[in-house]
Amino acid sequence: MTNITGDQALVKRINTSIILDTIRQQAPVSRAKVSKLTGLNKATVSNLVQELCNNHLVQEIGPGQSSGGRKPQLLLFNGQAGYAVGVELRVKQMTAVLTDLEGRILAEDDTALEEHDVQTVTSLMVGMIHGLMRQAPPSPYGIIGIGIGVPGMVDEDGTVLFAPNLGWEMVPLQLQLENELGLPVTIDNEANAGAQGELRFGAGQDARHLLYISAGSGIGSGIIINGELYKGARGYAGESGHMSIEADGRECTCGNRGCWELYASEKSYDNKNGILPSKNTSELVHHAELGHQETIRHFEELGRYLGVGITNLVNGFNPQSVIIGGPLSDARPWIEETLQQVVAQRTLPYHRELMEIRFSELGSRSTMIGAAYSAISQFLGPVRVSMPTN
Amino acid sequence: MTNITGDQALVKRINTSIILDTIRQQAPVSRAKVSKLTGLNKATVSNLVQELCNNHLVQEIGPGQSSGGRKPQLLLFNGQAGYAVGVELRVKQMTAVLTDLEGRILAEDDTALEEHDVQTVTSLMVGMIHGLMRQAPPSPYGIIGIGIGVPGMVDEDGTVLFAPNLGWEMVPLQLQLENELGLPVTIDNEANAGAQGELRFGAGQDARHLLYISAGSGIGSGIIINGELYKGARGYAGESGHMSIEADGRECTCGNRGCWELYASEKSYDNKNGILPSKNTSELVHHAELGHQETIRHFEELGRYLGVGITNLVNGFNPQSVIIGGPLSDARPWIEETLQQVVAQRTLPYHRELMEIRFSELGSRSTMIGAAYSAISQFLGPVRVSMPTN
DNA sequence: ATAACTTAGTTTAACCAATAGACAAAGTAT
DNA sequence: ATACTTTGTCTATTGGTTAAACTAAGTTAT
Repeated sequence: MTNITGDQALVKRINTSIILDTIRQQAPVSRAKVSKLTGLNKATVSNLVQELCNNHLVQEIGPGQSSGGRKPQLLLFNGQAGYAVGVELRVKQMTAVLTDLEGRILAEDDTALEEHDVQTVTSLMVGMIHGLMRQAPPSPYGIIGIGIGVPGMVDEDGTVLFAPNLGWEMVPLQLQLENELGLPVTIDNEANAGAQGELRFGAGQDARHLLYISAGSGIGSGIIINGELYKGARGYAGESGHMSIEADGRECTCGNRGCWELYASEKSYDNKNGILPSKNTSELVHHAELGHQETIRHFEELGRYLGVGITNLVNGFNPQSVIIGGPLSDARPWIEETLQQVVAQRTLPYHRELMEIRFSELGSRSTMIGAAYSAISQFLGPVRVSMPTN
Repeated sequence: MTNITGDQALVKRINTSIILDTIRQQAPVSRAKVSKLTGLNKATVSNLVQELCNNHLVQEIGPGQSSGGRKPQLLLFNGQAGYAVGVELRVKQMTAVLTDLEGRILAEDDTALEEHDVQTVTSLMVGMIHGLMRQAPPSPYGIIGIGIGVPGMVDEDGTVLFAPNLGWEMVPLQLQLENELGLPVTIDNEANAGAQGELRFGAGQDARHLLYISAGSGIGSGIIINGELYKGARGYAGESGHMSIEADGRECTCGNRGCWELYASEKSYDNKNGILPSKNTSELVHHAELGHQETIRHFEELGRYLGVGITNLVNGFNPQSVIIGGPLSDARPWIEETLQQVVAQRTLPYHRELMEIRFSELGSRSTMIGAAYSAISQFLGPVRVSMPTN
């Protein structure tokens, strides 16, 4: 219960954060306009912008158009003040990006994964990270941190509690990587990182409450509430794939029955032995492109089940938008129609208003970019003040 | 995007709020201990406590035990500085309480409802409120506000958008009552108010992330995240009763199929024509007490379905505790065992750890008390500062 | 071209909340 | 009686925001 107390340093952090956010979102923008947008005094803005410039986080790029008086000096957020590395650990592959502070990708790398023992994976990972770090241009802050997205549950300390597809249990990944790299490391669940990626740099940039559905070998969800990732009491929120949509349906390995991901993820391929020509989504997409009827029918059914689960989440959460990502989003042409139909039919009318279902804009990169953003976010240190109205 | 900016007034509000919360929770407590608990300087605590005393929100109740030095002057939150009225509007009944600022009930009133037209209901409500207001003892602030819990969806402006069981649509209840009463009025969904009641004064007082399930004629849920009610993008979050647990199950009036509340609320009685001796929960409870086998079997099945839905919510939300309230909680002796069994079997193991399922402590009063708390909360004006770590 | 007006950004002095540290008050332990 | 503890207040200082005056640099009307 150690609350943050108020003092002048906190005030300064809050206002600096507000100003930096405003410049990031409205750039290019003048001090005067920042003052009007934020309600902060012109002098306050001038002083804090001065400091941000000294810290290389903001740059003046010269005068803009006059609107009947002195020309404004335009400000930009300096996305090149430092760089971050974002990694996505998948079952058969590991991918990573080098990004600037605005999430722009400068370099990319990937490698196949055959073994999953912790030692092999982490040393491979450290190698990739070092490789990307070397490609970062010179900058005031250099590499500011590393973010990792993993297919499993992660607790607050960055320990991977359980990642069934990797066979991992209780792996203190953050601690280990921080020791080896000497840099701040953040570990996130794959869907949570993806949600962050789409929220900040993809399809969800205007949403306060957002649901990201990552459909692949299972289904995970990332829940954004009030512009921030909701992690739950112990960090395990978002295991929506194990929501039962058939109370007495098939048994799932998790102990539940009729889990959503048995019907609406790649796990659904397992029941179609002999009917489907493959158990691999990209191969199936290829078959669908060639007009293979059974495959197309299966994707449509999968879209219907996706819609059933999304309806449940929308009715409970009332998000502003739902973003669908993960490998299965490649099958969009065949799943989208039934999905949208089911949601339109089944969702409560008031929830449907102003709610949008979109597909990922960052595609297969959303998790990496979101992981990088976790590191960036920690570096920039956001502060928010809320005055609940209830 | 009008953010709250930082200045000294904000600092003072934050610290005052922290101190008042500390006194409320730890009372009786000395200034010195508040200083230690909060990390605030002794002088700061002294000054702000002085102001709180002047505002009648805190009282000094004399010296406590010495622990080897000067005796501490003990402080109490003055729950009698003002009073609030909380109302629960049900389909066949309206109930209301007069509470002090600590949620203690001073007076209670209820009346049967036969008609549901807005005029009749509001004038009846205003009458009840006035009756309770007259019973409030003299106090520095008098009646500080009114809270109402209604069985339907409410938007941010306190307009009841849709309350099917009352036949209401787009009723600007808050506006209307504020005009008639000349006092601040807050309107909340019944389950949301219940969640607040249990969180502040009932079974959920130590939880940051909490799920309140109100099971009665339907199922509603109240979602508490970070100690605050989550209302969703437009205020409609928590319609969990319309989560499908049978993808191709019975049609629901909402447009969905297999909705949870068809199986786990009083709506389940409708499919048991001729088997159940009644369609009224309190009568059925009576039959069960007398050993009526069909009724007992039905409650057990209902408990099982409650467990199925709760499992879904727990897997997605990872709350610290789940609290079950509403009329159906009267059937606890027959539903609890199957419910707990199902949840224990089906929930993901990590979610289950440290998670508790409890029944309402405030019983049929949780909504009223929670509604009153909404008014109290607005009066005391909480402020929270968060520094997300992601 | 010149005066009047606008807009951008800085400087100045005032204000005010938190803080450290000294201090007063009131107890206990030896 | 003396030394020590703990509680709470007082005082001077620090450091942030702010309003208002001011400087800088443009546009518009006559």
